[in-house]
Amino acid sequence: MSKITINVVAAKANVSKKTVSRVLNNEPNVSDETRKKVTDIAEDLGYKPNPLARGLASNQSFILALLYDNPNTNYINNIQTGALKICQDEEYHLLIHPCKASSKELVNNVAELISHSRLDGLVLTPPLSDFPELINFLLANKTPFVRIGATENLTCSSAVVSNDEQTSFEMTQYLISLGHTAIGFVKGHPQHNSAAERFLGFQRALKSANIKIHEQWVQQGDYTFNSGENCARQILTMAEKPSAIFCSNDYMAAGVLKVANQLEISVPHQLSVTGFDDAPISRHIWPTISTIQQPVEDMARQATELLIEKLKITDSKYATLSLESRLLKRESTSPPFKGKKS
Amino acid sequence: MSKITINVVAAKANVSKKTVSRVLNNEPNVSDETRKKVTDIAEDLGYKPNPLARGLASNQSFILALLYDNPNTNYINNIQTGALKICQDEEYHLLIHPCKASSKELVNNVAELISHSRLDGLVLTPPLSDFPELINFLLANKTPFVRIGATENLTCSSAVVSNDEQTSFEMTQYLISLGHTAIGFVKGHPQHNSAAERFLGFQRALKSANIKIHEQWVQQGDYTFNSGENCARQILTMAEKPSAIFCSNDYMAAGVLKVANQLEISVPHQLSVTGFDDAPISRHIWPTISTIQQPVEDMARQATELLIEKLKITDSKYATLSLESRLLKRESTSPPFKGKKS
DNA sequence: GTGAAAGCGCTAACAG
DNA sequence: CTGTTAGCGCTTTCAC
Repeated sequence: MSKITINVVAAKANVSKKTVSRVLNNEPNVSDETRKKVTDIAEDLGYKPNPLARGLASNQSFILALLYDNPNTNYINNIQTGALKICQDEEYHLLIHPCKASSKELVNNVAELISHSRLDGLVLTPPLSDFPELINFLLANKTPFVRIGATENLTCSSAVVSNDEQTSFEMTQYLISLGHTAIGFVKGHPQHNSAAERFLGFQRALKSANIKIHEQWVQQGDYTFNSGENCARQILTMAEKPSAIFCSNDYMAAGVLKVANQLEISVPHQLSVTGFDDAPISRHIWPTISTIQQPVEDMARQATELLIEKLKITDSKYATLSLESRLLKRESTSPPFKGKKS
Repeated sequence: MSKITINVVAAKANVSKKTVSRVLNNEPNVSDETRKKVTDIAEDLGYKPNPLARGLASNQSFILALLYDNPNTNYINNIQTGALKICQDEEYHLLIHPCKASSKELVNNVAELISHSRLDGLVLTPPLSDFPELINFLLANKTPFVRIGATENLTCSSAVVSNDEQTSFEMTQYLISLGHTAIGFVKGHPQHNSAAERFLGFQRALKSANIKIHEQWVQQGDYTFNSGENCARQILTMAEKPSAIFCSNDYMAAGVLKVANQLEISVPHQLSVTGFDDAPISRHIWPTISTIQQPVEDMARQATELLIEKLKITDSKYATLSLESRLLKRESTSPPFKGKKS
């Protein structure tokens, strides 16, 4: 039976339970000899400290929560996987907590979660990473947290970011290098700061190549497939069309592809399309979509690591880690087509 | 500060803490008057029972885990959402635990999880729901669990199932009703019992319509997009081709669509294609895929409910709930084309 | 270096 | 219907 408590380990080892506790928690002031003896006996007995008792006594729960409001299940899955890996290593529990950024109740809802679950810390994902009300509440409440993909206020917590502006700049440069000058843009969800960043990078690349933005070719999407379709219908039914469309994510790019197909505009011959995120659909659809791959799982891993570190060492400094993305050139991009459809 | 413990509630209410405890847990033997007084005061103070203390004292953790080994992130997301809803209502925590069904370590890994996290119960999803080693271990270990989409041994635990055999039968009937008699089939992952069920329903429908199965048109996939492509390449390069292909899920159907496009076989004019699961890609790809929609979130909700019920009432009976699926007719299916391509 | 005592916040098992 | 006494398994505090 799993009635192996610290007491039985202590008894078998002929030491006090405090000593066992010290060994378990890697505290100093235990002789190497004692430490080894206790370790061995604990191992032998298959002793597992009871997290509840531990938590009750030390006023911790060893529970973290992952907050998200994101319909991109693939992204969330990667985030979860990354966070989970560290949690398992560090013997933390991870609670997942989908929530609604648009809800007025968001802060209350999170407050409720924190107090009910006695959370030790939070991992925030976009767009929650940049929600002032939430951030301010957590700061005021002194709840430790770490942010993934944050763009603002980078000194108030640890964060792991991906520099979408720069990546977007490079993607745009790639299109320009192919020879495109008439480039449309489908914006992402206005609540996501990544959407703004991606647009900024796009603008900067055009400017530095001395290409003027054609405002009508810039449409507001919201990261969904449907919004991609709608924007594409706007752009591709104009008399003057761009030769390329930069979409702020792959779902929207897929929507653009669908509309292009309906309008019998051949991709990439008559129209180049790019996405962002390397979602599965970018590989499954045809033509496959040129896109940006971000180390999402890694970002979550490192973020969670930063959080736990902060939990262990209260006075550690906040860190901001920036991870590199990769440009994946696939079938949806080519030099612009001159002349008639072949 | 959240130093509001049961003691302060008891003091304010002028009762013993045991009475407060009784009220909190809805135990009998408290006068309505006392109950109301305690409830009000607790509310006033914003008192939240400490789950750790509660767990330690009552030898429960109020933690459930959701086990899965499934690359379909949309499915997993729905399952999570459903399970989470009940957990929040019932004040349970939900741990997510991706694992590898193929690993020899699976049982050890789960055993480790159970003992480390002091789990109260488990929610199993396919293909884990039908893993004898795992089931036997949990049974032997007396760990409560519930299964989603189980097909075997339905009396050893509660389960929520979806009768894929029947649904698959109906989908096949639909194809037959359109006039198809030359129907191919792409099987799902051999480790998933759903794959076998879906094939059985297909076979039964053909048999009852007196249509012989053309063995070469039956290919073994594994629920991935790539496997769909491979199977399609087999089937669609034969001299004699079917006029319809039933794919055991939407990803494989999407793969088939891609290959059909490459081979310039027009869907649905020259080939009807059906999927299963109503994955997002079935709506995003063109033509949109006729498929089966299962109430996945609901299944998870009800399963979790059954588990928690069992936890509360130890001697409650095991239940098996069967939920209905829906056939969604979309663009990828039509009567078979007679004559030349238009 | 080690241990004894106290207590985290709650529920169990009884007694009244 | 209500209260008392223990004690869950661990960490904390402080003494040795």
